[in-house]
Amino acid sequence: MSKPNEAPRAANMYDVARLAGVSHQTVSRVINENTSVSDATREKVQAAMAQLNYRPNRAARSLATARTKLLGVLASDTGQFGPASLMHAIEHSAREAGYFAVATSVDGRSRDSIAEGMTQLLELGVEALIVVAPQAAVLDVAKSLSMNLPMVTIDSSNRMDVFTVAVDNYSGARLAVRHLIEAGHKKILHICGPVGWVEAEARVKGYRDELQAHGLEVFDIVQGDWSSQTGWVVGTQLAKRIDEFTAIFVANDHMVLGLLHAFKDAGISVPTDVSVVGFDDLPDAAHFAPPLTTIRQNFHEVGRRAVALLLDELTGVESIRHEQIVPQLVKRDSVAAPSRQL
Amino acid sequence: MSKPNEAPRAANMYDVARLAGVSHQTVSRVINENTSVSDATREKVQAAMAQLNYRPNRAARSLATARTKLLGVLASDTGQFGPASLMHAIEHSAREAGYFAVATSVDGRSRDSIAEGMTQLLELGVEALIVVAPQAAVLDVAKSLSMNLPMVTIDSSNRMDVFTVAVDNYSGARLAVRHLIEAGHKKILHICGPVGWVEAEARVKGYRDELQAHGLEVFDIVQGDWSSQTGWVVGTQLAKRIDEFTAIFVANDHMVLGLLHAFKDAGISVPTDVSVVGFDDLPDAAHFAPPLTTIRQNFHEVGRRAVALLLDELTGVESIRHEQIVPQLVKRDSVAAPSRQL
DNA sequence: CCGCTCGTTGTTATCGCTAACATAGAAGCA
DNA sequence: TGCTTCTATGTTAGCGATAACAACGAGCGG
Repeated sequence: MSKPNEAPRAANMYDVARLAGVSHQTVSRVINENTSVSDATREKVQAAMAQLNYRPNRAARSLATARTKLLGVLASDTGQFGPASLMHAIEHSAREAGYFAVATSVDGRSRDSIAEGMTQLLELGVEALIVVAPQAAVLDVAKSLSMNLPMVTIDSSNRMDVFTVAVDNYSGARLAVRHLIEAGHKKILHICGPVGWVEAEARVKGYRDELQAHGLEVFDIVQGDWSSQTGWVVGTQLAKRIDEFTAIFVANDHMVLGLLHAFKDAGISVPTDVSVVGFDDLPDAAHFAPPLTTIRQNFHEVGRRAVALLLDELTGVESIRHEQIVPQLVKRDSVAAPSRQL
Repeated sequence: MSKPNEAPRAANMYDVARLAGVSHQTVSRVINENTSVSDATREKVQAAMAQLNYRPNRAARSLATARTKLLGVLASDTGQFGPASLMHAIEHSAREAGYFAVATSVDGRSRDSIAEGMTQLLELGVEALIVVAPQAAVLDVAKSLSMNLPMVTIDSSNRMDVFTVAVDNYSGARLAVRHLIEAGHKKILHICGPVGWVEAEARVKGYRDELQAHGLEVFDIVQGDWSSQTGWVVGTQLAKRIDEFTAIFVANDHMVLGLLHAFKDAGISVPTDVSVVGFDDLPDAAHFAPPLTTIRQNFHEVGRRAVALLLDELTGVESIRHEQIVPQLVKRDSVAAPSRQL
C-alpha cells in the first residue's frame, strides 16, 4: 500500500535524462551550453526539461563546482534613499552577469551585528563582497573576517587596501560651497552628517577646503545625523543666530527639509534671508519649499561599476582599483545672492 | 615541486574531525547540537573548529537535507519607503528564526520580469515565498510558477487562495476621510495611486464608502502615481478648480509634497484654504509645510507577522490565513475646519 | 558473572550535480 | 583500405554535508 503522490519530489537531472533517453551528463551539457551536443539531442533534452518543469538544483551545482554565483552585499541603513538605490542597482547588474546578489543589513555601530552579517554571508558561500556601509567600522570587520574574498567597498574613504567605487563626496561638497561663494556668500555654515560616516567626513573636508581656497572663514561645523528631525532641531537653534551667516551647506536633503520647516516657523525666508544647498537630490527635492538646489549622486552608476569591478577581479582581469563618480550640481530655487551685509 | 600554498581551500568537516581526533559525523553532531556528544568531545571539536576557522558549507548541507533555510522575497518598487521598510523587517525576523531572506526586485508591470525573478528564487531553492508587490499581476505569476511553495503576500487584496498580511488600507482610508468630515468638510477629493496597485484600490474604496456612509458626494478620483512630481502636476491643475472642494485625501505622502508645492505657488494655503490628509507617515512628513496629518502604517509589524505566518506554515502549524494591521491617524497641522462655504 | 540497555562514537550510503576520463562511430586523409 | 582525428555521448568519482545503521563499552539487575 504505497502512497503514490506523497511528496512529489521535484525532477532531477536523471529524471530528465531518462525521459529524453540520454545520460545525465548530456543533460548537464545542455544546461551549461557546454560543448558538442547535437541539435537533435539538445531539443529532446529541452523538451524533457520543459515537460518535467525541471530546475537545476543550485546547491548540488555549487557543491560540485565550488562556485555559488552569489554576490554578498553587506549593507547598513538600507532604509535610507542612498543605500536603497544602490542595492537596487547592484542587484540588477549582478543579475545581468548571471549572479545573484544577497543582501544582509547590519547595524553599522555594532561590531557584533556586522560580524553576524558577515558570517551569514560567508556561510552562504558568496564569491565576493560589496560593502555598502558608510561607517568605517563595517569595512574593518568585513576585512578581518573575509579571508581573501574579493571585495569592493562603496565609499570615499580611499583606503588603499580595498577596491572602492564611490561618489566623490569631497568634490561634491566643494561644488556646493563654490556655488554659494559664486552667488556672493561669505559666511557659509555647514551642517554635517553623523560621526563615523566616511561620506560625512569627506563632505566636511570639501567644505573646509573650498572655503579656505577662497580665503573665507570656516565656521564650527554643526553636528547633524541625516534625519529631518535633527534638521529641524538644528534649524530652530540656528534661527536665533541668523545674523552670523547668509548661507548653509547641508550634508543631505532630509536635514534640509527639517531646516526649512524650522526657518519657516521662525519667519526666515529661503533663499531671501538665507541660501541653502543640500546633498543627494532626493526624488522629492524638487518639491521642497523652495525647490532645493542640491548635489546629485548617480547611485545607479556606482552600483553598476562596483559589480563590474568585482566581476573583473573574480575573472582575474586587472582593473582600476579606485573609481570616483563625480556628482553634479542641480540648481533650483534655494540659492540667491545674499540680501544682508555681514 | 608542488606548490604548497596554492589556493588554500577552506577547512571542511573532515579537516576538523582529523584535528579533533574524531569522526566527521561527530563534528556534524556538534554543529547540529544533536544528540549525545560528551562534553569532552564537544570541546575538542569546538576548539578544532575555531582553530581552523571552520564554516559549514551551506550547499552541502542543503543537498543532504533538501532544506535551504532560505526565504524568498519577491518585491517590486524596493526604492519606495514602504517596500524598503518591509524588506528590512522581513530580513530581521527571518534571521531571528535561523532563515536568510533573499530578495529579488522585479518590475511589477512586466510579466517576464516577474517570471524571471521567480525562477531565480526557485532555483536558489527558497523554502517559502513572501510577495511584497502591490500589483496583482505579481501575485498571479508567482502563484502559477510556485508549485505549492508556502507563500504569503503582503497586500490587502484579500484573495482567499493565498495567505496575506496587510495594512488595512481600507480602514486607513476611511479613517483619513472621517477625520476630514469631522473637521466639517463636505467636498472632499481623492488623489489615488496608480492603477493595478491593490493598496491604491483599497484606499479608493475606503474613500468612497466613508463618504457614502455620511451621505456626501463622491467626486471623480484624480489619478496619481505615488510620485511627488505627479502630485505637483495634479496640484497645479487642481489649483484652478479650488472652488469645487475644501479638502483632499491623498493616497500617499510623496504626492502631498508635490501638491503642497503647487498650492504654495498658486497662493493656496494649507490648511486655511484647503485641508489635506496623506498616507504612509514618511519620516519626513512631520516637516512638510505644513506638518502633515497622515495615516501611519506599521511596516515592521507587517514584516514580522508575515515571516511568522510562513514559519508556521513551514512547520505545519495551523494559523490565521489573513491578518490585517490597523493603521493609525497621526494628527499634525494640515487639517482645519473649512473656511469657505461651498 | 552474564546478558541487556543505553550513551557515545564510527561507517557507509546518499543528496544532485560537474569534472575528468573513456568509448564509439563518422569523417578525413594518404 | 587503414589509420588518425574529431564529435558526440556515456561512465565513474568526487564535492561536503546528513541519515541510518552498526559497534563498542560502561553500568546495572538478576
